[in-house]
Amino acid sequence: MRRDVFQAIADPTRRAILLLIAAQAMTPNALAEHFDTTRQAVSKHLRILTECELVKQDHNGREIYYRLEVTKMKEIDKWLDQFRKLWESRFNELDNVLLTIKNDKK
Amino acid sequence: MRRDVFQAIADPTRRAILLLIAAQAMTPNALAEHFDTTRQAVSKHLRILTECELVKQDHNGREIYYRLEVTKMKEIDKWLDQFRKLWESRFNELDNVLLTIKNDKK
DNA sequence: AATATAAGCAACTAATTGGTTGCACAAAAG
DNA sequence: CTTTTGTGCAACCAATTAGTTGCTTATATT
Repeated sequence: MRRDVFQAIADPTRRAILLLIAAQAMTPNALAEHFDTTRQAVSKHLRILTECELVKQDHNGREIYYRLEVTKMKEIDKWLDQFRKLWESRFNELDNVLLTIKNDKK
Repeated sequence: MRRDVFQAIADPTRRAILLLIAAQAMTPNALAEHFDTTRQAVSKHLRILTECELVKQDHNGREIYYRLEVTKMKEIDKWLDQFRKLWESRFNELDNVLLTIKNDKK
């Protein structure tokens, strides 16, 4: 099972779920009300999000509250870090041109 | 065609391509050498990356150099911004507990 | 104890995905 | 002008995905 964070956030419904529970932990039923699908479909998304540890469960009787696991979200941020220097540099465009020219000479 | 940035970076090969061309613009052939697949497969990935505007082409004779479009990468960063405040706050964990309790009372 | 509610799991299905091979076309090299 | 090289595109295929319906289990409610 290839459950990585990037594959998890690829689905728009899952991104919406993450946003919702970021504001407030919710049960599958409560979440399902926000979408045009069945509760089972939402449940499946939650399973995927749980498997890659983007969300955690808080059991409360027969209800299960899903909450965002912020730590895992940082993983995406960490990946972005590799590119961040590129857009923080105002010479970004120029760099690319120079690299292309250099490559041409070979 | 549902070509959004998140779906594009879901594939590990595409993420690797982005990293490679971030360092230096490259042709499909040059890129394919880095992977265990055919040139056509890489070409397909490049098409997807082009469609969602994560990469741009620089034509040079019959060669096509693909370079990273940093602007589009910022879109992911912008999405992350919605969550960033959560992990920048040291009270994050506590917040979630309080929100859950609040929800219980209803 | 009987019923209603919350949630997970399994089987099935349609659509999408990542890969392949084969072909077409344009530009460079002989 | 013919051949080689770089690339894109289409057709096909196996695997995965997102969704469905139906069932089971566990906790509340009456």
